Amino acid sequence: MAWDTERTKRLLLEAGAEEFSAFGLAGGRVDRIAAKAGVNKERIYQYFGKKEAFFSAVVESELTASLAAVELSGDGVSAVADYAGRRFDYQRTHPAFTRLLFWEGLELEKPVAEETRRRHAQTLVGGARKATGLSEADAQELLITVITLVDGWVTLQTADRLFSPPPSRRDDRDSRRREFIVMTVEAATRAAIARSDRT
Amino acid sequence: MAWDTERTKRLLLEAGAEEFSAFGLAGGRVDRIAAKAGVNKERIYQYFGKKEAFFSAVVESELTASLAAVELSGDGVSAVADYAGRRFDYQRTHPAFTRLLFWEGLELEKPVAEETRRRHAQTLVGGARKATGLSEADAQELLITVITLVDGWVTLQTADRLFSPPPSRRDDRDSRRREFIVMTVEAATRAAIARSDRT
DNA sequence: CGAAATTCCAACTATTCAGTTGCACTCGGA
DNA sequence: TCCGAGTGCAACTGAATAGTTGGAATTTCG
Repeated sequence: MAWDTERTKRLLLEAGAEEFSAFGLAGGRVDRIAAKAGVNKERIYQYFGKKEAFFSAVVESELTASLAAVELSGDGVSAVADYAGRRFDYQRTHPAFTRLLFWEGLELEKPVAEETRRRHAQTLVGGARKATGLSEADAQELLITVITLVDGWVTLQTADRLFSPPPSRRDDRDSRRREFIVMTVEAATRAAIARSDRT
Repeated sequence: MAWDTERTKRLLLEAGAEEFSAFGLAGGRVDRIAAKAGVNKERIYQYFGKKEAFFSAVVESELTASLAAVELSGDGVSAVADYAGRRFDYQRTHPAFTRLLFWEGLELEKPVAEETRRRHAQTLVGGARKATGLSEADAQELLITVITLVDGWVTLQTADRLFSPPPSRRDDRDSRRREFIVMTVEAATRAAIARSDRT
């Protein structure tokens, strides 16, 4: 049978995403990744270099997919709130990805794919300004707020359990949370606009 | 000279907080902690048990200090917003602690000191309800929102750098962020009240 | 004082794990 | 059909690293 090195790489990246998402860079085991992928671990070193470089490759690969998946468009306050809602949904269907982002933030000195992400951030800020008329600085703050609220949810679910005693049906909990976040983002957007109008 | 086992324990907990805050449970090194504390590592095992148990002890010790440091009191919308602001300040002066919380969320199955924290959460929810008149469910959501916004800041500063190109003076950046968070929390509180009034 | 218990440490062990090597197999081109 | 480059793997290596041990110094208490 012919070799399919692209498939091998894909299997490794997928297994890596799963492993690193669960255990992080320091806690993730190269042997386990190779086993999960059904591939010899030497392939990892051949294709991606050392463990940390492989980790970055995994993050970057997941990142590429996510940036394309959710965009900010439309006009008015609800454009930003909608973005928050859709980002929430993405995060819900790809929890592994969001965890990866947190590991990255905690374990890596420098962010992965810095330039690509900076450009993407610029696009988002542009979209938010167009939708709301906010200043650049305010639009930045607003988007950081959205990202924090939405992505923080994954990691802080532990904390959530301390607030709501009965771990009710996951879907119910999620949709309640989604609603509150969208409401918060909308309120924050209006407040920011009002504040900048006052000057 | 006389022995001072309490001091030894304290030194270990402090060194542990520093190490685990930087590298997490999987990445933290027992040898390094012992060296930092200037104590033999065998003491760790004698006093706290295995590495993971020691990690929990570290988190719990930091937690105890933090829960006492910031409380929610007063009346009206600004009581909640003030709480957010003060929690932000605490988090800024104790960044190691907040990072520990994230490591805990990512690396541990169950939260440390669950009962203590649950009680503390209940107190907070009570304070928020008293200040705002919100329902229990809404007060919970609101507080989760505050915690996410404030604590998420530590880990997502990496992401922040992608939004604001010049890494301007840290203090400026922080106070701008603080202001926006307080504004957001205030707006969210008002929105939640308005929403519940409508029914 | 002197025995028992406690604190402390240097050195040790056993294991785990990132990264490597040597070799066999497959492919594409000349 | 032969050669060189690329792919794949089992077994290996060397360095960390969590956890232990035996014994010396110190304290406590009869």
